[in-house]
Amino acid sequence: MLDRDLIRKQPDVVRAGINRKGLDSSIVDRFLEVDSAWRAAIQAVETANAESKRSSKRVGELMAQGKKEEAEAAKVEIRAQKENLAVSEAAERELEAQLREIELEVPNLPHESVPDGKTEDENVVVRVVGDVPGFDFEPKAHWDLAESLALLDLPRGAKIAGSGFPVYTGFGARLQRALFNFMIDHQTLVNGYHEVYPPYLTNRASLIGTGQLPKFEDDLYKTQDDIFLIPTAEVPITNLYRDEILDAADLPLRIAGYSACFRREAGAAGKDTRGLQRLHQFDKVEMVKFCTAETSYDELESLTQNAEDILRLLGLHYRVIEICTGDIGAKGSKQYDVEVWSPGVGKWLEVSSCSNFEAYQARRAMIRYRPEAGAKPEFVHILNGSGIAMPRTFAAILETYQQADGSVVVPEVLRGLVGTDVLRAA
RNA sequence: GGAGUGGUGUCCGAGUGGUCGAAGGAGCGCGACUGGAAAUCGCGUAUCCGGUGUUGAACCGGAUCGAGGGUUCGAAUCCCUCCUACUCCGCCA
Repeated sequence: MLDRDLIRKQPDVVRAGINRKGLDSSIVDRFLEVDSAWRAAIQAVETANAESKRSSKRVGELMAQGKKEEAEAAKVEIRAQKENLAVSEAAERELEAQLREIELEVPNLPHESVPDGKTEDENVVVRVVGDVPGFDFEPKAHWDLAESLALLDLPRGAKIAGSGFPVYTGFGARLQRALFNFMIDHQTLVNGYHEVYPPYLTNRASLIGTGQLPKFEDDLYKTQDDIFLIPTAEVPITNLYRDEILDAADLPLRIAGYSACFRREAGAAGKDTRGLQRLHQFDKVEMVKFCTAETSYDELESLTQNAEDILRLLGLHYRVIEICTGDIGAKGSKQYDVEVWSPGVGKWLEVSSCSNFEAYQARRAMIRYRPEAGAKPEFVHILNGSGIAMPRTFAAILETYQQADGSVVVPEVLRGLVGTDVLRAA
């Protein structure tokens, strides 16, 4: 959601930003049209309402003075006023609902530093880090390694739940558990995030707050109680402070949490579905920051570094991509993706997406802070990033640390938690 | 899941249809008293939306007593639905 005043006063700026993202800016004109109608309507309602309130007060006075007949006459008059009021109220409500609907769909504007581009092909590689893993044999894909080492049971996952619901078994389950312990410990104990463990289902208001709704309902798993399985812990964590005014002294707030994530992604089947590349259920540590406008771009840089830490410490080869305007999506102002190199699959796999939403989510979720006592509350800037997504990291570990005999060396930082140095076939 | 009780301003707490944005208290701010402080006394202390206007002074209008709907000329107060907290019972991990 953008500042209404910005759209009213500088519609060209808004249009230009939306156009840079390659999205349809005609929504600005729809907004302006409905907005001016709504403002006229609310004026009419408030004037009529003030009038009938005054009249009602008079009834009270007349009754108190015992002038019953005059009071009755006034009542009749008020009834007529009320009928008119009801009509203009209905019109106003309808316009307000329309305005809200449009407002929720107006995309966020890209930050000026975001590179222009139409598709992901124009994303910019910011840095490539770590050694390219070299092999004197043909590296295998993680699905083959996981099968021979009995780390995953994908067929049984498909049987009990469906395709895209992996079962981790034995040392696979243990490696998974080691990974998320390592990640959450690093982000909280080393990088100073406050740890939370969130609910896995949230209500509509929360999903509107972070921007998944109303647009992407088809991508979510929904329950009969109108609450939804979370697609990311971004939703519960960001909404922790929905409708709240934060203390300026507490900013920036940095929060991290581990959760399972559920993505229906209707229509996404068919591409990159092999192994652990694209799943309906996966695990992830998520980092969320609430800060002021002054620091949010610095916070984005450190957020990305925090995500990178995990890959660096695991000794994996990765790169950081700056997402171009055409690929950034509706919500973000600026976004970096972190991709790990998967030598067996021969691809870069996205394991983190770090975004600054500026005040876009804060406006939707009404999350503000008071710059100083007595001052008007301002919207915070909100950022989030994965720190990091588990399955693709799991895949990259197997593929990067595989040996000619099919065994996999456990990265040093995980050995204590996994309980072995090398994963071998039984 | 069943039965019951509650949800009021920063906090505590009164208020069962009429001038209530809401008594009283605490806290906080300003002032008086004091050498200074405490105590005491006086005054002031919500948020949001729209408009005029300024550029973030002021003024006008509106909304807000968990949320939404209803009854009524008029609702914090009556009715309905929902959310939520607590107590008891049942069930479960």
